[in-house]
Amino acid sequence: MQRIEELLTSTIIRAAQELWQTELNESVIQIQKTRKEFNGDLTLVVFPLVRIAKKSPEETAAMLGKFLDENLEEISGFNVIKGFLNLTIAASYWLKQIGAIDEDDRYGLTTAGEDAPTVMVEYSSPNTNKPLHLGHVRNNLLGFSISKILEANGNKVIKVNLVNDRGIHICKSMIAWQLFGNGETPESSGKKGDQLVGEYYVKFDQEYKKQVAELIAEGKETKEAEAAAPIMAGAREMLLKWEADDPEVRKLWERMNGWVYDGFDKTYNRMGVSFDKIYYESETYKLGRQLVLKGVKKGFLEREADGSVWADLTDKKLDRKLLLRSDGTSVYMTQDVGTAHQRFSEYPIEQHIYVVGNEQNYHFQVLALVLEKLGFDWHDKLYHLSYGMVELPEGKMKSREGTVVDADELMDEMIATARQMSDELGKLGEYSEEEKQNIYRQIGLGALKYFILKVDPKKNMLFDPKESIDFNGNTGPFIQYTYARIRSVLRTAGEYDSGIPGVVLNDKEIDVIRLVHGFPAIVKEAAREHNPAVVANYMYDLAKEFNQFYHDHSILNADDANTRLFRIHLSAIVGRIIEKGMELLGIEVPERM
RNA sequence: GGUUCCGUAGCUCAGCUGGAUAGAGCAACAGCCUUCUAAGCUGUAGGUCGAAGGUUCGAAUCCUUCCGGAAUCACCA
Repeated sequence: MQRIEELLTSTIIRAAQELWQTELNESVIQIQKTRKEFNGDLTLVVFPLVRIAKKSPEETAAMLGKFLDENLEEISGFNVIKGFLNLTIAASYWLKQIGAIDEDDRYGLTTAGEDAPTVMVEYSSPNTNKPLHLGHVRNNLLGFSISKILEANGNKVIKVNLVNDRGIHICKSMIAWQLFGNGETPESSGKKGDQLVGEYYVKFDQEYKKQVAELIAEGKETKEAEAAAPIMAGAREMLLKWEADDPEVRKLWERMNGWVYDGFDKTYNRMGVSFDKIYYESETYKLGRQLVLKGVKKGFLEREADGSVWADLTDKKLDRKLLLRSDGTSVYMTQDVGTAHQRFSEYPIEQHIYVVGNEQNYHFQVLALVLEKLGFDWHDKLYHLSYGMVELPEGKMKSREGTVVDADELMDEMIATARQMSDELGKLGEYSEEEKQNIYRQIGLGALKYFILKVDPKKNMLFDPKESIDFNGNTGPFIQYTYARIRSVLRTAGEYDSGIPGVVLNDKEIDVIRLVHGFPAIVKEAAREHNPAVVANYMYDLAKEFNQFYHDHSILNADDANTRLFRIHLSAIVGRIIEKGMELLGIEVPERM
C-alpha cells in the first residue's frame, strides 16, 4: 500500500509538468498534518511553488487542489487559505490503511533478515565496586530501548556490556573486606552481593579519611598524609599483586566480583534489560597496545624521549592525547582502541553505539580521531549515544555525601507507590495477591521507565524522588491504563468479525487512524535520531487521542452494528500498537489495572 | 581559555530536516461517574521560545555575537 504522502508527491510533480511544464524537485513539496483549527487532513505548503507557477499563492494552491481532487480518488476535497492547500483524504483511504495495518503483524516495521546489518550496542558498563544507581538506570533503559528500536528497523543488534572489573576501585573494596569483613558473605548476611561489596567500598573511604585526618593531626601535609595512609597503600599493593597474578588476591577478587555479578543480574532482570555478550576489562585491558606501537612505526603517532606515546590532534582543534605511559602501559583510550578493533574484527559491524554519559563526550570525540589517525576505515562507524546527567533537587548525586539513589531501592519505591495509588483508587479488589503483585510491578516500573525515556537523552534531567513519579498525565501508567481499558472493551465485546465494514468516519476516528498509520515512520525516526523519546512521546499522543475518542464515542453501544464493529476493531489495533510501542521502550502492559 | 551540550508557561517536558494563532502534564481554579475502567474527560488561567542582530515571503527552529548553566580538557578509569 502506497503511503498517501508519496502518492501526493508524485501527483504534484505530474501536476507541475502539466500545468506549468516544470520538473519539480521533491524537496520543495512540503506536506504536513493540517492544523486542528482548519478543515482537512493534510496540508501542502505552496509558497515554494509560487515562483515556479508565477501565480499568487492562492491561485497556485487552487490549481493544484483542483488537479489533485480530479486525479486522485484518495482526495475527497480541498480548501485554500493563503498559501496553504488543505486536502481532505477520503474515508475509504483510511479504512484501507487500517485494514493493511491489521493484516501486518509487524505493524509496518521490518525484522532482521539473514543479511541484515549488524549493530553493536554497548551499554550499562558498571564498575564492580558498588551497586547500580540512578545514572545507570538511565543508561540501561536507553541502551535496551535503542536496541529494540534498531531491531524493529531491521538491524541485527548485539547488546554488549563491558564490565569494569579491575583496577584500584575493586581493590579498595577488597582490602576493606579483609580488614573489617569477618568473613561476611551474601549468604551469611542475606545481603545482595553488589550491596555488600558497595558497603565495603564505603568503609574503605571512611577509614581512609580517618587515617588521613590522623596523619594531618600528627603534623603531616594533606598530600603527604593522603599518600601515607596505610589502607590506601594496602589497596595499591593489592593492585600490584593482582597484576602479578598473585593467587590469593586473584581468588578474593574472583569471589567478590562473583557476588557483585549475582547482584547485578538480579537488578538487570528486574529492570528487564539483558545482554548478548559480556566483556570484562580484566580480559581486554591489554588490548590496543600493539595497535598503538604499530601506529608509531608508521609515523601516525609520536613517541616522546621518555618513551610515552601521544596522538597529536591539534590540527583538529583538540590537544595532544596520551596513549601509552612512559612505562609502556596503556591508558583508558588505548583499551578502547583495542576493544573496538577486536569487535570490528569479530563481527561485520555496520554501526557501533556506545551508550555512555556526556561526561565522556571528549573521550569519544578523541577516540574516533585516533582511530582515523591509525588508519581504520571503520572509524566513522562509532556513535556515542550521549546522555545527560540525572540531577536531584539538591543537585548532583554524590556517593560520598550519601545522595546516591540506588537502583534497587528506587524500583522498590516505585512499586510501593503503585500499590498505594492502586489501593487508594480501590482498584484490583478481586484479584489474588500474586496477580496484584505483578500488576503493581508492571505499573511501578512502567512509571519509572517512561519518566526517564520520555526525555531527550542529551538533556540533563531532574528527578525528584520525594514527590515520586507522577501516575497521571504524560506518564507510563497513563498509557498502560489506556491499554488496560482497550483490553477490557475487547473482553466485553467477545468474538467479533474482524473485517473492516464501510462506515462513515468521524474526526476523532480519523485522528486515531492517522496516528496509528504514522507508527512505522516514528520508529524509523527514533532509530535515525538514536532517541527512544520519539517513541515515548508518540505513545502518549496515541493514548491521549484514544482516551478522548473513548470518552466522546461509545464503542460497544455505537449507533449501528457496522460502527460498533469498526470501533472494536480500531480499539484492538490501537491496543496492539501500544503493546508493540511499549515493547520498544521495554515497558510491559497490564491486561487490567 | 579550548571543545561539546543545554536555555520554551511557576515546575517537569514536547515541538527544532524553516510554515498558519508555540503544545502537553503537574500545580491553581470551575465542571463531568445510573452508560464500555474517573490512573480518565471538558473548560479557565498561565509565554517578550535566554538577549540582540542576520538570512527568508515566513524563524522557537538556520547563521553570527553576547548572556546564563552543565560537562570535559590527568602518565585516572
